[in-house]
Amino acid sequence: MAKQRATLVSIAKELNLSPSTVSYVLRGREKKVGISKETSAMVKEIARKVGYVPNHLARGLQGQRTHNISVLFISLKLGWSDLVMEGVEQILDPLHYSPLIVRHGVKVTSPTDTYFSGGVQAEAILKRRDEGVICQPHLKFKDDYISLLEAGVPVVFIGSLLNDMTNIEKASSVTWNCDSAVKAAIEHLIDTGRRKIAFFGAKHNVQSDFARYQAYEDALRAHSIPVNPKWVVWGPGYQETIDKTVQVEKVREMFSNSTEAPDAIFALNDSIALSLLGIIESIGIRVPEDVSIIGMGNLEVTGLHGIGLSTMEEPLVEMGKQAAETLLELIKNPLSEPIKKQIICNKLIVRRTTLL
Amino acid sequence: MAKQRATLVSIAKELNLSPSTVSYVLRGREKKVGISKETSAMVKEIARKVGYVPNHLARGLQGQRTHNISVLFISLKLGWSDLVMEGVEQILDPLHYSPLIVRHGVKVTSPTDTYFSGGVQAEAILKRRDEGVICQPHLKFKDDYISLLEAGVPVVFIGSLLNDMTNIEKASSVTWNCDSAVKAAIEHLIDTGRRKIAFFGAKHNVQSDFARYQAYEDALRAHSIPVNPKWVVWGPGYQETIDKTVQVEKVREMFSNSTEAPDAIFALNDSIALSLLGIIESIGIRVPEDVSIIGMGNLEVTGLHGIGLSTMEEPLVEMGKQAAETLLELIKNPLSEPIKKQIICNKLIVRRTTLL
DNA sequence: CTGAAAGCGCTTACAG
DNA sequence: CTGAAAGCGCTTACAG
Repeated sequence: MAKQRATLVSIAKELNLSPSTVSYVLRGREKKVGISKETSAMVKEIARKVGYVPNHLARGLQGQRTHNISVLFISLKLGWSDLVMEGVEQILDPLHYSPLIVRHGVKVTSPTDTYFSGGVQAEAILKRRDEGVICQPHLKFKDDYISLLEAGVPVVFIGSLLNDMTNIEKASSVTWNCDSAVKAAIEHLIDTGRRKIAFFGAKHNVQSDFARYQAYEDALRAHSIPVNPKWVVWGPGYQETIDKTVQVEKVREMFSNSTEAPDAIFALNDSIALSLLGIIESIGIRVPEDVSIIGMGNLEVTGLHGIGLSTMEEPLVEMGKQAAETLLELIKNPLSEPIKKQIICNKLIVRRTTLL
Repeated sequence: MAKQRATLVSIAKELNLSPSTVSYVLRGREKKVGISKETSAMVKEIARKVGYVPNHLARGLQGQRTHNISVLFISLKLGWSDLVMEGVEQILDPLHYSPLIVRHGVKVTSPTDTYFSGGVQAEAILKRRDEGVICQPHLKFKDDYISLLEAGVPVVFIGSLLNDMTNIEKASSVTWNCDSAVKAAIEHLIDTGRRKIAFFGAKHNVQSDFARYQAYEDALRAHSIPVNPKWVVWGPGYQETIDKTVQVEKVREMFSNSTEAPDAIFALNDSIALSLLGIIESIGIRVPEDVSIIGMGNLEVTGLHGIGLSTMEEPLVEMGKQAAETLLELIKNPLSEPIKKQIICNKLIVRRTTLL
C-alpha cells in the first residue's frame, strides 16, 4: 500500500479507547452494546477525519465472509454481459455484495504458483474466497467449475448448461426457456408467408444449441411442414477458426437454385444471424424479399438501422436478477439442492429482415 | 464459507510439522530455507490431496498486498471494454495480478455503512485494498477518483481525461492521441472529393471532445477550407436523455437545402456516427452518394455488412497494455509523478460510408 | 459503559 | 533442517 492507512487501533490510540469500542461504534453496534453518546460521536468524527476505511481483508478473515461474487463472461462483446450485469447489480448492490466481473479468457499459469489442477480462474476465485460464482459456461473451463464445486463454492450458470454436465451436476442455473420463443419466431415466419424455413446453428457444446434446434423442428411439425435436412446448417462454435470463404460457399450453394432455396432462415442466435445476414446480402440475395431472417436474443446491435434484424428478446436483465437471487439463496443455504430456474420470454421484435 | 477449507495449520498438524515449514514449502522457498526433500514432498502431496488453496485474505493482510487491480468501465457495451481488457490481461495475468472489472454504474448506498463521503465504488476498492485502478473516467464519479487518489491508490485513466481535472491532477493516463487520426480522416474525405465537411460531436465532459473538434478545425484550415458553424453540431453526451425527434429534425433541416448541405460528416466517435447513420438513411439521404460519413474508434459493429462505417482505429489493446504497465510502474514507485502516455494511431479503415 | 484477550490464516525474522 | 513467536487489522464473546 502506498500510504499508511488508518486502522481501528490507530483510532483507538488517538482517543485512548480500546479497539473493541471503536469497532462497535464503526460497525453501528453502539446502541446494542451501550457505548456512550460522547464516545460514539468522538469515534465517528475522527474516523471521518482520517478517512478510515475498514480493511476488508481483516474483516473477511475473521468473519469468514468476503461478500465478493465473481461473474464470469466468455467475452464482453455484443452487450450481452452488460444487460446481465444490470440485473445482477440490482440485486447484489443493495445487499453490499460486490460483483467482480472477470473475462473467461485463456490464461497463462506459471507452474510454481499452482497448487492444484484446475484453471487459473477457479484458483483466483478460491484464493480470494469469493462467496459464489455466476458464470456463462464454456466447455473449455469445465475443470474450473469442478474445482469450484468441489470446494463448496456455489455456482450458478447463466444462459445455458453444458451438454456434458458430468461432475458439475451440483451447479445451479438460470436459463432462458425459449421453446415458446422459437415457436413464436417460426410462426412469425409462417404468418408472413414463409414455409421453406432453414435453420442455421453453431455448436457451442451447450444444451441450448440442440434445444433450439428441437424447438425449431417441433414448430415446423406443428404446422405440418417437413424438415428439410439440406436446410439445416451447423456452423462452427465460437473460438473455432472460421473460414469465411467456406461459409460463403455453403450459402451461395444453398441459394443457387431458386426452387430449392429456403425463403426464410431461423438462426440459433443473433450472432449467427448477423454474420449470415452479412454473407447473404453481400452475395446479392435480398433480405427480406428473397429470404427473411430472424435471430434470437435481441442484442443491442440488431436494432441498428443498417441491420434491422428481427429477433426474439432474451430476458437478460431478469436472468441477471434471478441468477443473483439464486446465488444468495445458495449462500444462505449451502446444502440445498441445485436450483434450476427457467425464464420464459417470447417477445417478438419485428424489424426489416422479416418485414414484407 | 460453505465448506471447511484446508489451512496451513491443518496440514501442519496432519504431518506433525510447524505451520512455518508448510508455508515455506508451499511458497516455493524450500530451497532457500533448506527444507529436506522428504518433508517438502510430503507437504506438497497432502496439499494437493486436500486441495489446499492459500487464503488470499490472510496473505494480503499480512503481506499488505492484494494483487487486485480494479478496472472501471462506464459500460460493457459496444466491445470497447473487451479490447481494453485484452491488453490489460496480457500484462497483468503473467504477473499474477487479478484485474477485477466493475461497471461504473449508479449505485445505491445505505447510510449506515458509509464511512466517508465518496462514491460506493471507491469505497469498495478501498476496503478491498486493491492496489490500483484503471478507469474510463466519467464526471459523475469524480468524487470517487478524489477519494482514491487521496488514499494513495494509483489511478490510471484510460481513453481520456476529464475536462476539469481539479483535485485529480495526480492521476496518470493513457490516451489515444488522435490528432493525426482526425487529420487522416478529414484528408480521406477531401481525397474522395468532399469539401463540405460537417462535425458531429457530443459533450462527455472529457478532454477528447474538444481536442477532436480542434483537430477537425485544424485539418480543414490546413486545406484552406473554412469552418462552417452551421455544420458543427454538438449533441447530448451519454446518459443524457436524447429526444430522437429533435435529432432527426436537426439533421433533416441541415440537408433540406442541397446547396447548403454538407457532403461529408466527421463524427467524434463511432457511437455518434452510428446513430447519425441511422437517422440519415432513415430520412432517405443516401450514404455515401449524398453524404459520406466517417467515425472514430473502429468499434466491432462498424464492420458489420449492413453498417460498413468508415472509421479510424483506436488502439484499444495497446492502450490496455500501457495502462496496465503504467499502473505497475506506479505501484512499484508510489511517489512518482503522474505518468501521461499518449498513443498515436492513425490507421484508416475505409468502408462503405466513404466509398464512392 | 469499556477493556483485555483470543482468534481468523498466513508470513517472516529469529532461535535452536 | 525445523519450530516458537509476533504480527497483519479486524470482531466478538467475556469480564469488570
